[in-house]
Amino acid sequence: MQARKKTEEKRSKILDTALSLVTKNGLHGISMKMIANEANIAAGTIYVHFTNKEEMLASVYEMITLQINQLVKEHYDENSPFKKNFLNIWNAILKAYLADRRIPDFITQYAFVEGASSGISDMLEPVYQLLEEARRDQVVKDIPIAGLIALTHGPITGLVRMIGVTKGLLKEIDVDMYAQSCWDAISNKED
Amino acid sequence: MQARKKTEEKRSKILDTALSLVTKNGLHGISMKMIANEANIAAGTIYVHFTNKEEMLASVYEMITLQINQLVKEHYDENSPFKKNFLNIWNAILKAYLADRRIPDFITQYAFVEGASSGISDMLEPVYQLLEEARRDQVVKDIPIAGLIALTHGPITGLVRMIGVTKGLLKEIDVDMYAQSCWDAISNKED
Amino acid sequence: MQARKKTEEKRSKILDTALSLVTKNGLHGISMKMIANEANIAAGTIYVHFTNKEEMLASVYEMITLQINQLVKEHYDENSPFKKNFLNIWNAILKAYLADRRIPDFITQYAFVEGASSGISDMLEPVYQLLEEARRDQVVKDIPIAGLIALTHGPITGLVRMIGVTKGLLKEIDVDMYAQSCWDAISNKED
Amino acid sequence: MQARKKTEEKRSKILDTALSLVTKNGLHGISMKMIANEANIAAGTIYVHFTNKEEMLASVYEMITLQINQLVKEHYDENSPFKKNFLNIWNAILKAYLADRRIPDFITQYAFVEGASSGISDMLEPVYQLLEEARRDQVVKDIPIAGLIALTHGPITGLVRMIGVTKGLLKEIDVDMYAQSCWDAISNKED
DNA sequence: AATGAATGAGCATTCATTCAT
DNA sequence: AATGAATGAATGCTCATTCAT
Repeated sequence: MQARKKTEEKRSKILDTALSLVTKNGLHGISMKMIANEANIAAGTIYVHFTNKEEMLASVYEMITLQINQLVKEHYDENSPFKKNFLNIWNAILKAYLADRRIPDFITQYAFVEGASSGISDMLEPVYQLLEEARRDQVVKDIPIAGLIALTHGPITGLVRMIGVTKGLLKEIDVDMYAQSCWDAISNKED
Repeated sequence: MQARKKTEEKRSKILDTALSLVTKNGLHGISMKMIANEANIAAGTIYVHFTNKEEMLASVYEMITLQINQLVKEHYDENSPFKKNFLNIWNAILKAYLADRRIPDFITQYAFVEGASSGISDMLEPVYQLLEEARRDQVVKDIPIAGLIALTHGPITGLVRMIGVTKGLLKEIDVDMYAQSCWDAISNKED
Repeated sequence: MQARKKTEEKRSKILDTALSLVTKNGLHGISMKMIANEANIAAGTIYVHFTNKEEMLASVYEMITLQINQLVKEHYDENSPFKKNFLNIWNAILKAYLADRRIPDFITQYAFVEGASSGISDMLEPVYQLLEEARRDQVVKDIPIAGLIALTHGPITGLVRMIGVTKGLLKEIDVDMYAQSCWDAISNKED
Repeated sequence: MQARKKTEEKRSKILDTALSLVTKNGLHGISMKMIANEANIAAGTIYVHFTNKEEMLASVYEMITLQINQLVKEHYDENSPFKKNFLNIWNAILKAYLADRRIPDFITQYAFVEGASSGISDMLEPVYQLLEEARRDQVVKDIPIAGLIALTHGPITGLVRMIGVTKGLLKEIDVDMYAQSCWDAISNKED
């Protein structure tokens, strides 16, 4: 049990180090050696926990996905109207991205890895059903779900990236405004 | 003259081959050798036309930037209201992206290259002034220009990416709807 | 412990192989691949022991320097007069050079490496003080130490080189004579 | 005739440029392209005047050799005693080396080129006979000519090199002293 | 489980040389 | 004679992965 815990901790340490380095140096700017050094372990040790680099990066992605899935669940209230849920969830995601920019950075880059899924689909899987329902109720436009996701998630990563370039772009108060704008993009006028 | 033209052609051929391969294998999944093979030239020849890989990729980006800049210019009519210009331009960009997916793919990836600008700023530079004006006239929301760009360009790349995953997402008719949705995201309600 | 020793042995093997190849092909006529092949290791292995070619060559030089420093120390007797020490040391160096021609060959070539010191200064550092003293005592001519070194070490490398061209130039007995001649070059007549 | 002269000039320009660059960057630190750039000609043009790099460098060496040969001839007076001739010639060579350090630098490096002769032998060929005679007359020690050359030319290149390291080592007046010291190294005591 | 030396394929880049103009 | 684009072999170096300890 103790051993089991230690192993889990090392695995997490590797994933976290990898995430940090991908953000700093780009998905392909990192080597197993770099990760090992940064995590204060031997290069060979990574292969005790992961079969290869590809699987390790997929695990990083999986870790992030679970995190966002959790976030969505936490901000969903089945008794609230869709719009309120949407704004709450979008707000939470944007805040999470801003708090840990490694997340959106990794997602955007990982989307280009051969064989990886869209990068966003998995992560926002829990939202699909909600959107489906909202579309059926004509609360949002009659656009394929993937399109609705693109219209609302696209701006989020875009915004985070912009911040790196245009300092002071986002003041605390703005987060709501951007969530609202995303809503405006997909909501039916008669909302 | 003939030689001059031949030289220019070879340079273009290299850039075009690089663009295709970046899209297929990712920005870091390509080697100079691969480009040379694909372009049917010797590896060393690339260095006759570019000082190194970095400069060559920057040239690809520059080529694309000029293309989009041109597109924007062509679809702007100073006598039309801002909304109409916005919809025309967005429509044109989205269509261009769909016609040559290598463009948005390259842009998104190149944005992560060390030292490169946001990737979108350069390309949409001509739009900045238009947006500035529209904001002053309260036609669009009081959000920093970079934010307006994020809200409207973010979905475009998002959409194109989604297509790779969700086939048949975009029918001809939809383009207008997405441009309209982007507009909804930034326009003032009283529009 | 066993592993440690093996590592040290491999490092030495690389340095020795490099020294031999530099002598045979010139400082710039060798490649890392050549060294690896000759040492029966993989090319990449060299980089396990040295950060790059430059550092590896500097290590070869350092190895030689230590060897000569040691030689000087062994042939110096503080109770003997300067002339006797000089002849003994010069004799020893010349013999060492003749026994392993790779040493003077490497030194001469390494002196031209960017950023390397004169190549001789480091090696004969222990002799500087002795010469300084001898000059003060007017045992040798009033010439800057570096000049005295040039007058006495210059011929040594010259001699060794000549041997490659003019076979049979040096019989056992001659060594003393050349040491004596070097002494004649710097000693005060009234010696 | 005019064309012939122009050709000869270009050939000289190439050799001179090569000599300068070898001194600055080392024998192997230069490329044909560098030489061409520095000489303001096209890379291919060098091959109009020389069959390849090797032959071109041999031509640089030949040029220097002729220069030194000439110098020796000019400072030899058949009516003067050997010692006087020796001092004059050595003085002249040392001064020439100091005036144009490219000469000793090139010679020392070229001596290590595969297949090149000792580097010094050719150059001092005219002195061999003089030394032979002097040895027969017991004016100098009974040492093989090559040894005598080593004892007297070795210090010269050594001195020139030292100057790069120890500034101010050589004042005008010193040249005579070093020539004298070289003489002391080879002359018979009863001189 | 952990180590880190060893591997060798692969990479970006250089360079002497060729040759069509 | 002169040019300079093109070549492709060779170089120094990196890196994911293996394996004996």
